[in-house]
Amino acid sequence: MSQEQNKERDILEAATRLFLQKGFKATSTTEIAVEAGCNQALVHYYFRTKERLFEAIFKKKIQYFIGALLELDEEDISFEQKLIRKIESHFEAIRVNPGVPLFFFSELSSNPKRIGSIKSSIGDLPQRAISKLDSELQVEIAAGRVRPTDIRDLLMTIVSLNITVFLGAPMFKVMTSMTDGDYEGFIEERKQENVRIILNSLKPDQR
Amino acid sequence: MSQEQNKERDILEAATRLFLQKGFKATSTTEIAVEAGCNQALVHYYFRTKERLFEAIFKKKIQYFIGALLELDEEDISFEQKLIRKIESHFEAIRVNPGVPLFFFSELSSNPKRIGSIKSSIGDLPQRAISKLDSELQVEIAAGRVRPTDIRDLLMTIVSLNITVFLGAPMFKVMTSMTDGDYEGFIEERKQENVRIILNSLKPDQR
DNA sequence: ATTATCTATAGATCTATAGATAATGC
DNA sequence: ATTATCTATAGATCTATAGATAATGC
Repeated sequence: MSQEQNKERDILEAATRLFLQKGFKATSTTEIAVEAGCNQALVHYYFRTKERLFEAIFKKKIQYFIGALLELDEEDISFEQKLIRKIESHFEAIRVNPGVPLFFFSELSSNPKRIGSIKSSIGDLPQRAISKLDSELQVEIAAGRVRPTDIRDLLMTIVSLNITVFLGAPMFKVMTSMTDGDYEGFIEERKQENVRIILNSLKPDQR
Repeated sequence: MSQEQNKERDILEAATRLFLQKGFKATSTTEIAVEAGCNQALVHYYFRTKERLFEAIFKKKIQYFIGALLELDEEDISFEQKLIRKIESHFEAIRVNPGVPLFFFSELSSNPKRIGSIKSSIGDLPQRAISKLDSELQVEIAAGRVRPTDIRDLLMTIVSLNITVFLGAPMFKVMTSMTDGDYEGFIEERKQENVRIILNSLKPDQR
Protein backbone atom coordinates (compact mmCIF):
# COMPACT_ATOMS: atom_id res chain seq x y z
CA MET A 1 0.00 0.00 0.00
CA SER A 2 0.97 3.63 -0.21
CA GLN A 3 1.54 3.59 3.52
CA GLU A 4 5.15 2.46 3.29
CA GLN A 5 5.17 -0.25 5.81
CA ASN A 6 8.15 -1.65 7.51
CA LYS A 7 7.30 -4.06 10.25
CA GLU A 8 10.91 -4.54 11.18
CA ARG A 9 11.17 -0.88 12.05
CA ASP A 10 7.83 -0.94 13.85
CA ILE A 11 9.02 -3.84 15.96
CA LEU A 12 12.27 -2.11 16.78
CA GLU A 13 10.49 1.05 17.80
CA ALA A 14 7.90 -0.74 19.89
CA ALA A 15 10.60 -2.78 21.60
CA THR A 16 12.62 0.34 22.30
CA ARG A 17 9.69 2.03 23.95
CA LEU A 18 8.80 -1.01 26.03
CA PHE A 19 12.31 -2.02 27.06
CA LEU A 20 13.02 1.53 28.13
CA GLN A 21 9.87 1.74 30.16
CA LYS A 22 9.77 -1.67 31.78
CA GLY A 23 13.13 -3.30 31.24
CA PHE A 24 14.14 -6.51 29.53
CA LYS A 25 12.53 -9.09 31.73
CA ALA A 26 9.22 -7.33 32.20
CA THR A 27 8.67 -6.87 28.48
CA SER A 28 7.35 -9.84 26.50
CA THR A 29 7.75 -10.44 22.80
CA THR A 30 3.97 -10.81 22.67
CA GLU A 31 3.61 -7.29 24.04
CA ILE A 32 6.12 -5.96 21.54
CA ALA A 33 4.19 -7.61 18.72
CA VAL A 34 0.89 -6.10 19.81
CA GLU A 35 2.48 -2.67 20.11
CA ALA A 36 4.04 -3.08 16.66
CA GLY A 37 0.82 -4.32 15.12
CA CYS A 38 1.86 -7.82 14.15
CA ASN A 39 1.96 -11.30 15.62
CA GLN A 40 4.52 -12.53 18.07
CA ALA A 41 6.29 -14.87 15.66
CA LEU A 42 7.34 -11.98 13.47
CA VAL A 43 9.42 -10.51 16.27
CA HIS A 44 11.49 -13.68 16.21
CA TYR A 45 11.55 -13.80 12.42
CA TYR A 46 13.39 -10.49 12.29
CA PHE A 47 15.47 -10.68 15.44
CA ARG A 48 15.69 -14.39 16.18
CA THR A 49 15.73 -13.98 19.96
CA LYS A 50 14.51 -11.43 22.45
CA GLU A 51 18.08 -11.10 23.68
CA ARG A 52 19.39 -10.12 20.24
CA LEU A 53 16.63 -7.59 19.80
CA PHE A 54 17.49 -6.15 23.15
CA GLU A 55 21.18 -5.94 22.40
CA ALA A 56 20.59 -4.11 19.15
CA ILE A 57 18.65 -1.46 21.03
CA PHE A 58 21.05 -1.32 23.93
CA LYS A 59 24.06 -0.74 21.72
CA LYS A 60 22.35 1.88 19.65
CA LYS A 61 21.46 3.89 22.75
CA ILE A 62 24.93 3.59 24.17
CA GLN A 63 26.51 4.95 21.06
CA TYR A 64 24.12 7.84 20.98
CA PHE A 65 24.95 8.79 24.54
CA ILE A 66 28.66 8.38 24.34
CA GLY A 67 28.53 10.73 21.40
CA ALA A 68 26.51 13.33 23.25
CA LEU A 69 28.95 13.64 26.13
CA LEU A 70 32.23 12.88 24.50
CA GLU A 71 31.95 13.90 20.91
CA LEU A 72 35.24 15.22 19.66
CA ASP A 73 34.45 18.80 18.76
CA GLU A 74 37.45 20.51 17.27
CA GLU A 75 36.07 24.02 17.40
CA ASP A 76 38.42 26.73 18.51
CA ILE A 77 36.70 28.09 21.58
CA SER A 78 37.74 28.59 25.16
CA PHE A 79 37.82 25.68 27.56
CA GLU A 80 35.00 27.18 29.55
CA GLN A 81 32.84 27.60 26.46
CA LYS A 82 33.62 24.09 25.33
CA LEU A 83 32.73 22.72 28.72
CA ILE A 84 29.46 24.62 28.81
CA ARG A 85 28.55 23.22 25.42
CA LYS A 86 29.34 19.69 26.49
CA ILE A 87 27.24 19.99 29.61
CA GLU A 88 24.33 21.43 27.70
CA SER A 89 24.55 18.92 24.88
CA HIS A 90 24.62 16.10 27.40
CA PHE A 91 21.67 17.59 29.25
CA GLU A 92 19.67 17.89 26.04
CA ALA A 93 20.54 14.37 24.97
CA ILE A 94 19.03 13.13 28.20
CA ARG A 95 16.02 15.41 27.98
CA VAL A 96 15.19 13.85 24.62
CA ASN A 97 15.82 10.33 25.97
CA PRO A 98 14.89 10.68 29.60
CA GLY A 99 14.52 6.96 30.17
CA VAL A 100 17.87 5.91 28.82
CA PRO A 101 20.19 6.42 31.81
CA LEU A 102 17.94 4.38 34.07
CA PHE A 103 17.70 1.77 31.34
CA PHE A 104 21.49 1.45 31.18
CA PHE A 105 21.99 1.27 34.88
CA SER A 106 19.20 -1.21 35.54
CA GLU A 107 20.13 -3.58 32.79
CA LEU A 108 23.76 -3.43 33.69
CA SER A 109 23.00 -4.13 37.30
CA SER A 110 20.55 -6.97 36.73
CA ASN A 111 22.73 -8.56 34.11
CA PRO A 112 26.42 -7.75 34.54
CA LYS A 113 27.44 -9.80 31.54
CA ARG A 114 26.17 -6.93 29.41
CA ILE A 115 29.25 -4.99 30.41
CA GLY A 116 31.05 -6.93 27.72
CA SER A 117 28.43 -5.86 25.23
CA ILE A 118 29.17 -2.26 26.10
CA LYS A 119 32.90 -2.59 25.92
CA SER A 120 32.79 -4.07 22.47
CA SER A 121 30.44 -1.46 21.11
CA ILE A 122 32.22 1.63 22.35
CA GLY A 123 35.80 0.69 21.60
CA ASP A 124 38.34 3.21 22.80
CA LEU A 125 36.24 6.25 21.94
CA PRO A 126 35.69 7.18 25.60
CA GLN A 127 39.38 6.76 26.39
CA ARG A 128 40.41 9.06 23.58
CA ALA A 129 37.76 11.66 24.30
CA ILE A 130 38.54 11.66 27.99
CA SER A 131 42.28 12.01 27.37
CA LYS A 132 41.69 14.90 25.06
CA LEU A 133 39.46 16.71 27.52
CA ASP A 134 41.92 15.94 30.27
CA SER A 135 44.84 17.50 28.45
CA GLU A 136 42.80 20.63 27.87
CA LEU A 137 41.89 20.63 31.53
CA GLN A 138 45.53 20.32 32.54
CA VAL A 139 46.38 23.38 30.47
CA GLU A 140 43.80 25.40 32.39
CA ILE A 141 45.08 24.11 35.69
CA ALA A 142 48.66 24.93 34.80
CA ALA A 143 47.54 28.45 33.88
CA GLY A 144 45.87 28.80 37.26
CA ARG A 145 42.43 29.31 35.75
CA VAL A 146 41.05 26.07 37.16
CA ARG A 147 41.68 24.44 40.50
CA PRO A 148 43.52 21.09 40.33
CA THR A 149 40.86 18.60 39.37
CA ASP A 150 40.77 14.95 38.41
CA ILE A 151 39.07 14.59 35.05
CA ARG A 152 37.10 11.65 36.43
CA ASP A 153 35.68 13.87 39.15
CA LEU A 154 34.66 16.43 36.61
CA LEU A 155 32.93 13.85 34.43
CA MET A 156 31.23 12.28 37.41
CA THR A 157 29.92 15.67 38.47
CA ILE A 158 28.53 16.47 35.04
CA VAL A 159 26.85 13.12 34.63
CA SER A 160 25.47 13.10 38.17
CA LEU A 161 23.85 16.48 37.92
CA ASN A 162 22.48 15.97 34.44
CA ILE A 163 20.97 12.53 34.75
CA THR A 164 19.39 12.74 38.18
CA VAL A 165 16.97 15.49 37.25
CA PHE A 166 15.36 13.01 34.88
CA LEU A 167 16.08 9.70 36.52
CA GLY A 168 14.81 10.87 39.88
CA ALA A 169 11.79 12.72 38.57
CA PRO A 170 9.06 10.45 39.97
CA MET A 171 10.71 10.33 43.37
CA PHE A 172 11.32 14.06 43.50
CA LYS A 173 7.80 14.91 42.52
CA VAL A 174 6.53 12.87 45.43
CA MET A 175 9.02 14.26 47.91
CA THR A 176 8.54 17.89 47.03
CA SER A 177 4.87 17.68 46.02
CA MET A 178 5.57 19.19 42.64
CA THR A 179 3.02 18.76 39.87
CA ASP A 180 4.17 17.64 36.43
CA GLY A 181 3.95 21.27 35.35
CA ASP A 182 6.05 22.47 38.27
CA TYR A 183 8.60 19.85 37.50
CA GLU A 184 8.89 20.83 33.86
CA GLY A 185 9.72 24.34 34.99
CA PHE A 186 12.25 22.95 37.40
CA ILE A 187 13.95 20.95 34.63
CA GLU A 188 14.02 23.99 32.41
CA GLU A 189 15.83 26.02 35.02
CA ARG A 190 18.04 23.15 36.09
CA LYS A 191 20.23 23.11 33.01
CA GLN A 192 21.70 26.52 33.82
CA GLU A 193 21.95 25.63 37.47
CA ASN A 194 24.03 22.57 36.59
CA VAL A 195 26.33 24.65 34.43
CA ARG A 196 26.73 27.12 37.26
CA ILE A 197 27.49 24.46 39.85
CA ILE A 198 30.07 22.79 37.66
CA LEU A 199 31.86 26.02 36.72
CA ASN A 200 31.87 27.05 40.36
CA SER A 201 33.40 23.73 41.34
CA LEU A 202 36.30 24.47 39.02
CA LYS A 203 37.10 27.94 40.30
CA PRO A 204 40.49 28.18 41.96
CA ASP A 205 40.26 28.63 45.73
CA GLN A 206 40.21 32.29 46.54
CA ARG A 207 41.04 34.09 49.76
CA MET B 1 17.63 -26.77 67.20
CA SER B 2 19.99 -24.41 68.92
CA GLN B 3 20.41 -22.58 65.63
CA GLU B 4 17.50 -20.24 66.18
CA GLN B 5 15.75 -20.52 62.92
CA ASN B 6 13.36 -18.10 61.49
CA LYS B 7 12.38 -18.86 57.94
CA GLU B 8 10.25 -15.77 57.67
CA ARG B 9 13.29 -13.62 58.24
CA ASP B 10 15.40 -15.75 55.90
CA ILE B 11 12.82 -15.29 53.17
CA LEU B 12 12.66 -11.56 53.71
CA GLU B 13 16.43 -11.25 53.56
CA ALA B 14 16.77 -13.43 50.49
CA ALA B 15 14.01 -11.49 48.76
CA THR B 16 15.63 -8.19 49.65
CA ARG B 17 18.92 -9.26 48.14
CA LEU B 18 17.33 -10.60 44.99
CA PHE B 19 14.84 -7.79 44.41
CA LEU B 20 17.60 -5.24 44.85
CA GLN B 21 19.86 -7.00 42.45
CA LYS B 22 17.46 -8.02 39.72
CA GLY B 23 14.22 -6.19 40.29
CA PHE B 24 10.68 -7.40 40.90
CA LYS B 25 9.88 -9.08 37.64
CA ALA B 26 13.19 -10.84 37.16
CA THR B 27 13.09 -12.42 40.61
CA SER B 28 10.96 -15.54 41.06
CA THR B 29 9.48 -16.80 44.29
CA THR B 30 11.17 -20.11 43.51
CA GLU B 31 14.52 -18.37 43.46
CA ILE B 32 13.77 -16.61 46.73
CA ALA B 33 12.87 -19.94 48.32
CA VAL B 34 16.10 -21.58 47.19
CA GLU B 35 18.11 -18.66 48.49
CA ALA B 36 16.23 -18.79 51.79
CA GLY B 37 16.62 -22.55 52.07
CA CYS B 38 12.98 -23.59 51.91
CA ASN B 39 10.38 -24.52 49.34
CA GLN B 40 8.50 -22.08 47.18
CA ALA B 41 5.15 -22.53 48.91
CA LEU B 42 6.51 -21.18 52.15
CA VAL B 43 7.18 -17.83 50.56
CA HIS B 44 3.48 -17.56 49.89
CA TYR B 45 2.57 -18.92 53.29
CA TYR B 46 4.26 -15.98 55.00
CA PHE B 47 3.67 -13.23 52.50
CA ARG B 48 0.66 -14.42 50.52
CA THR B 49 1.73 -12.85 47.22
CA LYS B 50 4.99 -11.81 45.62
CA GLU B 51 3.62 -8.30 45.36
CA ARG B 52 3.01 -8.03 49.11
CA LEU B 53 6.47 -9.34 49.87
CA PHE B 54 7.89 -6.76 47.53
CA GLU B 55 5.93 -3.91 49.05
CA ALA B 56 7.08 -4.76 52.52
CA ILE B 57 10.68 -4.50 51.38
CA PHE B 58 10.10 -1.41 49.28
CA LYS B 59 8.52 0.53 52.11
CA LYS B 60 11.17 -0.46 54.59
CA LYS B 61 13.91 0.80 52.31
CA ILE B 62 12.12 4.03 51.62
CA GLN B 63 11.76 4.84 55.26
CA TYR B 64 15.39 4.13 55.89
CA PHE B 65 16.45 6.50 53.15
CA ILE B 66 14.11 9.31 53.94
CA GLY B 67 15.50 9.18 57.44
CA ALA B 68 19.08 9.35 56.27
CA LEU B 69 18.62 12.52 54.26
CA LEU B 70 15.93 14.30 56.15
CA GLU B 71 16.20 13.26 59.74
CA LEU B 72 15.30 16.12 62.01
CA ASP B 73 18.45 16.75 63.92
CA GLU B 74 17.97 19.46 66.50
CA GLU B 75 21.61 19.93 67.36
CA ASP B 76 22.81 23.44 67.80
CA ILE B 77 25.48 23.71 65.15
CA SER B 78 26.06 26.08 62.28
CA PHE B 79 24.12 25.70 59.06
CA GLU B 80 27.26 24.76 57.21
CA GLN B 81 28.12 22.07 59.73
CA LYS B 82 24.60 20.75 59.67
CA LEU B 83 24.63 20.61 55.90
CA ILE B 84 27.94 18.80 55.84
CA ARG B 85 26.59 16.22 58.26
CA LYS B 86 23.49 15.68 56.17
CA ILE B 87 25.50 15.21 53.01
CA GLU B 88 27.83 12.77 54.68
CA SER B 89 25.09 10.83 56.38
CA HIS B 90 23.23 10.53 53.09
CA PHE B 91 26.42 9.42 51.34
CA GLU B 92 27.07 6.77 53.96
CA ALA B 93 23.49 5.53 53.86
CA ILE B 94 23.95 4.89 50.16
CA ARG B 95 27.38 3.36 50.57
CA VAL B 96 25.85 0.79 52.89
CA ASN B 97 22.91 0.21 50.55
CA PRO B 98 24.42 0.92 47.17
CA GLY B 99 21.68 -0.85 45.23
CA VAL B 100 18.74 0.95 46.78
CA PRO B 101 18.55 4.15 44.72
CA LEU B 102 18.52 2.21 41.47
CA PHE B 103 15.95 -0.12 42.97
CA PHE B 104 13.64 2.78 43.77
CA PHE B 105 13.99 4.45 40.44
CA SER B 106 13.57 1.28 38.38
CA GLU B 107 10.57 -0.01 40.22
CA LEU B 108 8.94 3.39 40.21
CA SER B 109 9.50 3.75 36.51
CA SER B 110 8.36 0.27 35.51
CA ASN B 111 5.33 0.42 37.77
CA PRO B 112 4.14 3.96 38.42
CA LYS B 113 1.28 2.80 40.61
CA ARG B 114 3.90 2.28 43.33
CA ILE B 115 4.04 6.03 43.73
CA GLY B 116 0.94 5.67 45.87
CA SER B 117 2.74 3.12 47.98
CA ILE B 118 5.47 5.65 48.63
CA LYS B 119 3.16 8.49 49.44
CA SER B 120 1.30 6.50 52.02
CA SER B 121 4.42 5.24 53.73
CA ILE B 122 6.28 8.53 54.06
CA GLY B 123 3.43 10.78 55.15
CA ASP B 124 4.38 14.43 55.44
CA LEU B 125 7.81 13.77 56.90
CA PRO B 126 9.63 15.03 53.78
CA GLN B 127 7.49 18.15 53.66
CA ARG B 128 8.25 19.04 57.25
CA ALA B 129 11.95 18.26 57.01
CA ILE B 130 12.27 20.23 53.79
CA SER B 131 10.44 23.23 55.24
CA LYS B 132 12.66 23.21 58.27
CA LEU B 133 15.84 23.06 56.22
CA ASP B 134 14.45 25.72 53.94
CA SER B 135 13.81 28.18 56.74
CA GLU B 136 17.36 27.67 57.98
CA LEU B 137 18.60 28.21 54.45
CA GLN B 138 16.61 31.43 54.15
CA VAL B 139 18.24 32.76 57.30
CA GLU B 140 21.67 32.22 55.77
CA ILE B 141 20.60 33.86 52.55
CA ALA B 142 19.18 36.87 54.38
CA ALA B 143 22.48 37.19 56.24
CA GLY B 144 24.35 37.16 52.95
CA ARG B 145 26.29 34.04 53.83
CA VAL B 146 24.66 31.95 51.09
CA ARG B 147 23.68 32.93 47.59
CA PRO B 148 19.91 32.91 46.94
CA THR B 149 19.09 29.27 46.37
CA ASP B 150 15.94 27.25 45.91
CA ILE B 151 15.85 24.48 48.51
CA ARG B 152 14.77 22.05 45.80
CA ASP B 153 17.90 22.82 43.84
CA LEU B 154 20.04 22.22 46.86
CA LEU B 155 18.39 18.88 47.58
CA MET B 156 18.62 17.83 43.94
CA THR B 157 22.31 18.64 43.92
CA ILE B 158 23.02 16.63 47.04
CA VAL B 159 21.07 13.61 45.89
CA SER B 160 22.51 13.74 42.37
CA LEU B 161 26.11 13.82 43.48
CA ASN B 162 25.70 11.22 46.18
CA ILE B 163 23.74 8.57 44.35
CA THR B 164 25.46 8.61 40.99
CA VAL B 165 28.81 7.49 42.33
CA PHE B 166 27.16 4.22 43.28
CA LEU B 167 24.39 3.93 40.74
CA GLY B 168 26.69 4.62 37.83
CA ALA B 169 29.57 2.50 39.09
CA PRO B 170 29.44 -0.27 36.46
CA MET B 171 29.14 2.25 33.65
CA PHE B 172 31.91 4.45 34.97
CA LYS B 173 34.29 1.59 35.45
CA VAL B 174 33.88 0.69 31.81
CA MET B 175 34.20 4.23 30.55
CA THR B 176 37.26 5.14 32.55
CA SER B 177 38.86 1.67 32.66
CA MET B 178 39.02 1.71 36.42
CA THR B 179 39.46 -1.57 38.27
CA ASP B 180 37.24 -2.36 41.24
CA GLY B 181 40.10 -1.31 43.49
CA ASP B 182 40.58 2.00 41.67
CA TYR B 183 36.90 2.65 41.96
CA GLU B 184 36.82 2.03 45.68
CA GLY B 185 39.48 4.66 46.08
CA PHE B 186 37.48 6.97 43.89
CA ILE B 187 34.38 6.50 46.06
CA GLU B 188 36.39 7.11 49.19
CA GLU B 189 37.63 10.44 47.89
CA ARG B 190 34.30 11.36 46.36
CA LYS B 191 32.47 12.04 49.60
CA GLN B 192 34.67 15.06 50.37
CA GLU B 193 34.54 16.17 46.78
CA ASN B 194 30.75 16.20 46.91
CA VAL B 195 30.76 18.25 50.09
CA ARG B 196 33.17 20.67 48.49
CA ILE B 197 31.11 21.04 45.31
CA ILE B 198 27.93 21.66 47.24
CA LEU B 199 29.42 24.21 49.62
CA ASN B 200 31.02 25.97 46.68
CA SER B 201 27.68 26.13 44.90
CA LEU B 202 26.27 28.00 47.87
CA LYS B 203 28.94 30.66 48.08
CA PRO B 204 27.67 34.15 47.34
CA ASP B 205 28.93 35.50 44.02
CA GLN B 206 32.14 37.40 44.56
CA ARG B 207 33.78 40.04 42.41
C1' DA C 1 11.65 -18.30 -5.87
C1' DT C 2 12.08 -15.56 -2.13
C1' DT C 3 10.58 -12.92 1.53
C1' DA C 4 7.01 -11.51 4.81
C1' DT C 5 3.49 -12.75 7.66
C1' DC C 6 0.39 -15.81 10.09
C1' DT C 7 -1.49 -19.90 13.04
C1' DA C 8 -0.50 -23.38 16.13
C1' DT C 9 2.06 -25.49 19.50
C1' DA C 10 5.92 -27.58 22.42
C1' DG C 11 8.38 -26.90 26.38
C1' DA C 12 9.87 -24.02 30.00
C1' DT C 13 8.85 -21.11 33.41
C1' DC C 14 6.26 -18.99 37.20
C1' DT C 15 2.55 -17.82 40.83
C1' DA C 16 -0.70 -19.29 43.86
C1' DT C 17 -3.28 -22.72 46.22
C1' DA C 18 -4.92 -27.27 48.03
C1' DG C 19 -3.99 -30.73 50.87
C1' DA C 20 -0.62 -33.74 53.46
C1' DT C 21 2.72 -34.11 57.21
C1' DA C 22 5.72 -32.54 60.78
C1' DA C 23 6.73 -29.51 64.76
C1' DT C 24 5.18 -26.77 68.72
C1' DG C 25 2.39 -24.98 72.51
C1' DC C 26 -0.85 -25.96 75.77
C1' DA D 1 -4.98 -27.36 68.35
C1' DT D 2 -2.17 -24.45 65.98
C1' DT D 3 1.53 -23.22 63.30
C1' DA D 4 5.26 -24.36 60.09
C1' DT D 5 6.72 -26.78 56.35
C1' DC D 6 6.36 -29.83 52.42
C1' DT D 7 4.65 -32.11 47.85
C1' DA D 8 1.90 -31.72 43.98
C1' DT D 9 -0.50 -29.36 40.65
C1' DA D 10 -3.67 -26.06 38.04
C1' DG D 11 -3.62 -22.30 35.20
C1' DA D 12 -1.28 -18.49 33.25
C1' DT D 13 2.36 -16.80 30.97
C1' DC D 14 6.25 -16.60 27.78
C1' DT D 15 9.92 -17.83 24.15
C1' DA D 16 11.07 -20.07 20.19
C1' DT D 17 10.10 -22.83 16.26
C1' DA D 18 7.62 -25.53 12.64
C1' DG D 19 4.88 -25.27 9.00
C1' DA D 20 1.13 -22.91 6.28
C1' DT D 21 -0.22 -18.98 3.44
C1' DA D 22 0.20 -14.53 1.37
C1' DA D 23 2.93 -10.92 -0.96
C1' DT D 24 6.80 -9.54 -3.92
C1' DG D 25 10.47 -9.69 -7.35
C1' DC D 26 12.01 -11.68 -11.33
